[in-house]
Amino acid sequence: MAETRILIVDDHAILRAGLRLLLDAQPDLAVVGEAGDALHGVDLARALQPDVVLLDITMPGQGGLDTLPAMRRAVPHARILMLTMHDDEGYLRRALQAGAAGYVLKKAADSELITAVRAVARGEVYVHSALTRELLRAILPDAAPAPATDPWSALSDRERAVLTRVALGHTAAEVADVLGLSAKTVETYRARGMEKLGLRTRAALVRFALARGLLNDTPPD
Amino acid sequence: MAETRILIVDDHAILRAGLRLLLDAQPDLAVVGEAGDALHGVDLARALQPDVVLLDITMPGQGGLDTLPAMRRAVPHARILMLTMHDDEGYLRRALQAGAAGYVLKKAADSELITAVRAVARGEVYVHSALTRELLRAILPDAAPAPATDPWSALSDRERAVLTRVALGHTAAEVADVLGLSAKTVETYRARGMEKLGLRTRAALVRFALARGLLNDTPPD
DNA sequence: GCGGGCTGTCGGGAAAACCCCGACGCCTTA
DNA sequence: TAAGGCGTCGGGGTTTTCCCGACAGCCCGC
Repeated sequence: MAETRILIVDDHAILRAGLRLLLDAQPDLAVVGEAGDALHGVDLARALQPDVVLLDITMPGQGGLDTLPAMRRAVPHARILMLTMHDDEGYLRRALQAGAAGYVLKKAADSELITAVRAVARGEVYVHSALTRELLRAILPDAAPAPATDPWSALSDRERAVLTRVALGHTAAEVADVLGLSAKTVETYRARGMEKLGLRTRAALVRFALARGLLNDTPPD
Repeated sequence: MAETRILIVDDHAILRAGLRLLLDAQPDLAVVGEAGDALHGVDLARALQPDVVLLDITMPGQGGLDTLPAMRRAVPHARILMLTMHDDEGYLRRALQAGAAGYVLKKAADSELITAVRAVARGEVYVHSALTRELLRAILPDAAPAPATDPWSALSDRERAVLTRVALGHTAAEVADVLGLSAKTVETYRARGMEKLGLRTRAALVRFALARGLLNDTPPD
């Protein structure tokens, strides 16, 4: 079997160089390209049609998560391995849902990275060992009782809209204003939502929102 | 002249491996040790007495900036080169004030890193080119006014401690509790800090904090 | 088809938090 | 020594939250 052809997309040039040296030292692996940002990454992927794409989750401009769909369209047959600093189950879940083939922490050992590349190249799904438990919980739900889902998605639209804004520090009156509601109504959504999430203080709400990256996007209506 | 002996302190194993490969490929450079956190880094430095220490600024637990003094005591003759993702002049200034010999961004090219290592080994001070202007302003300040500083670093310690916690959604009473103060005092810090930052609402404070990534680390005391 | 749960919407009233103002002692710096 | 920054607190009025209750749709199952 031919070498596994790899494309690296990461904004840190030093890390890219390190990865290239590391991977090229393996007889079965070959780095065929590097990109420093998401846009060039997708272009290069389209041109090179690599077998595996190493994609950094956090990059200036468009992050890796947002790039995933475009990357899959550019190289439909490629396996995409997310490279990240975040050992966060929220990121993991979103990455896998978006079609990533694996998830490796930057703090992992180099041997683990090589293992991961080979695994996804074989068509397997690779997830950093410390996160495997989360993976199982996220993968099984179709068969097992599905209600153990993310409590966040169990909220109503209004509740989500209000909670993200409150987590961002907006006051009930402000939220009421942008949503065109009474402050009292907003209060009800906040209370119900926090109740459903089992959160008692605003600080807990903020932590919850941070952990899910809810504060990076524009809040939903 | 003998090889320059290098110690790498960074929590990302992959990056360490990459740096080692990169640097060991140079005939005049030799990586003599690696550490994944600050404490082991200082111990190793004491034992190995390297010529140059590559020190990551952001690490779990004790960060590189806080480690600098201990590192200098451990290896007084060594030159310490800060390695970081942050192209932030505040970090740069603090690093140089604390006695770092150089400051390189992780997004820099590998050739630049090698240049930087050789420069500091020769006794020079190396700063990433994009930050040189800032460096000059920081070094010259006695002559020229350097008021364009990051407003965040212009705050007092108490103000920073309080503001990050408030941005995390904690109430004044809660913050007062963990800091061992009166809620009124906490209120004063919050007000003064927000005044200095030109922020009027908590939401603006949260956005400010998010933009600076202040909500990812443990708040300072 | 009817009770019941979920959602969307609001209000009252007490409690808590916040905001503005002022104050005092301790330092450092000019 | 005067000035200004910092750390510390309180008073008092205003705002916001918090806890309770309310009511009208809607859909769902029995």
